[in-house]
Amino acid sequence: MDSVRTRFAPSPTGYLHIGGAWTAFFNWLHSRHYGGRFVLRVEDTDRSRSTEQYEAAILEDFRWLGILWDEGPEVGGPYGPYRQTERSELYARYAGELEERGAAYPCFCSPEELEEERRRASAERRPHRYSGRCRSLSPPERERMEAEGRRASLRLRVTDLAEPIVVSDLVRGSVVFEPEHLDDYIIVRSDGTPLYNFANVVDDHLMGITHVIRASEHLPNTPKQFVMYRALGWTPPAVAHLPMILGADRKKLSKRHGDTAVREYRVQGFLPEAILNFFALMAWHPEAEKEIYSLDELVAAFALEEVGRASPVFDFEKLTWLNGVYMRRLIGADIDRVVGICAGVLQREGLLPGDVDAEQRAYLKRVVTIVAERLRTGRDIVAYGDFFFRDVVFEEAAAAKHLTRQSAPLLEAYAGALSALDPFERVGIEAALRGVCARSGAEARALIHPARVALTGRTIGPGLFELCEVLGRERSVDRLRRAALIASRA
RNA sequence: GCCCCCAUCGUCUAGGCAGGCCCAGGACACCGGUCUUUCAAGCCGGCGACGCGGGUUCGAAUCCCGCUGGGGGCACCA
Repeated sequence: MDSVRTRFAPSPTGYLHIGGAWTAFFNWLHSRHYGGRFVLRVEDTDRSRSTEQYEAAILEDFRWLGILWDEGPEVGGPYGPYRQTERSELYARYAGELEERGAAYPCFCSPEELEEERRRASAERRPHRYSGRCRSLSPPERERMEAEGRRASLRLRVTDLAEPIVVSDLVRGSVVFEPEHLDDYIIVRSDGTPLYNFANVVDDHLMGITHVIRASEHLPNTPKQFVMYRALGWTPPAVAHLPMILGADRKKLSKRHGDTAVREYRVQGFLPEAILNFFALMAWHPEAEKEIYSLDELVAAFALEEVGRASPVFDFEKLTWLNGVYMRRLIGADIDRVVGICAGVLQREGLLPGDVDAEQRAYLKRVVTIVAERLRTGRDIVAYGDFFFRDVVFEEAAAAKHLTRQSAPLLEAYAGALSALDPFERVGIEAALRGVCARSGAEARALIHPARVALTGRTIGPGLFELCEVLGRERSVDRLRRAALIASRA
């Protein structure tokens, strides 16, 4: 049996989208499961919307996710080039062949005329199909059109079809399309550039793609493409249409649903391994009562037949939870990676300079060490540890509740005790607090809570004594005194 | 308007192809409790679903039909 070859074919008109990444991942899993190859192909035939910047960004995002391609841009391969704008001769050759055989014909209708046809059909509540006006133009008629300066597009002749097109979809089963609903569609623009349904077929065939795994929005394209395969005398690949990922309103996931670019998740401090694990839980679930999977497990378990047909709603909360699971695992395994992620977040927030020196790096690492177990995403470092990197900003409710007049002398006494403490370490910091409370007959909590607010501005955060140690004597004492002053005026 | 797809807790899903092991299992979220200097994590417990109607069958979440609901597509975009 021929080796499995799958592909993902993004068009560089925006950043890599969650839905695209998910689709690509399933392609990748399928190829890996069978020891095949995964190809990346850039579909940039729409020159007006494609940019090199987006292409570069997409490749970068794939690399970040760890979805690496065996063939494609930047890595090459035996079936290149892998960018459609560099494959023009190929399309021209097959378009010419189709036209020569009469399987395709030039159409002189202008976009405006076609738009008018569609508008009328819509007004008369008829299905929108091409009228077939240029279908049987005689050679003299064609010459006349050309003399008028009209530039022809090329249409595939599909209306002759008698039997239905049956698509055997690996996830959906058999889907039947009746020929009367198909029409002659344009395969080459009047400027000579190929359209999706044409270039896609030519490339998939020439690149030896065995399995086309894509989103179900493409299902209606499949019969058109099957007609193309037939016209070219080629055997179509196996196809599988994945469901579409939906937003909370059950509409196709898009920008209006919030963060849909993979890049956004990177910026927020998500882990690629968590995202990939999460991907495996949409329209699939390898084992009934297990949520966490290694990549190897996913590769071993992947089976297109097990993929669901219903469209999942993107569950951001669950992704966040999963990321937290991976984050906590990382603390023991590779704390420096967590530090790096937090550094990125803090820099974007302007809490850390762009160039971090050795001393700042060491400090950051101590901070991360004591807050890490609370981080679900890198972004959480801001909520739990911003006060390490800037002056305290008091939360109004927290200050009102804990910086009371009774707490003022305790805070003041604690500041005094800490200023004399040496070494300035956790154990001594705690003992000092308990000592202050014992001497004034107060319970420890009567000082612990105000002290937390004094040092962090909030009621939540890492352990008080650890954070105090990391903050250092000077800042801790200053903050306690300042809070004592505020409390005394309460 | 036409074509196509889909349908289990609020959400992601297991189960459906081989009907009884499912008065439906797990996870997220939520709500209690526990631990605790706070939060988080952990642990214990709770809430919560087979869209509706017909069939087939001794028996249906599972098979069939209809309905309803949702989604996608109908470009010289991909």
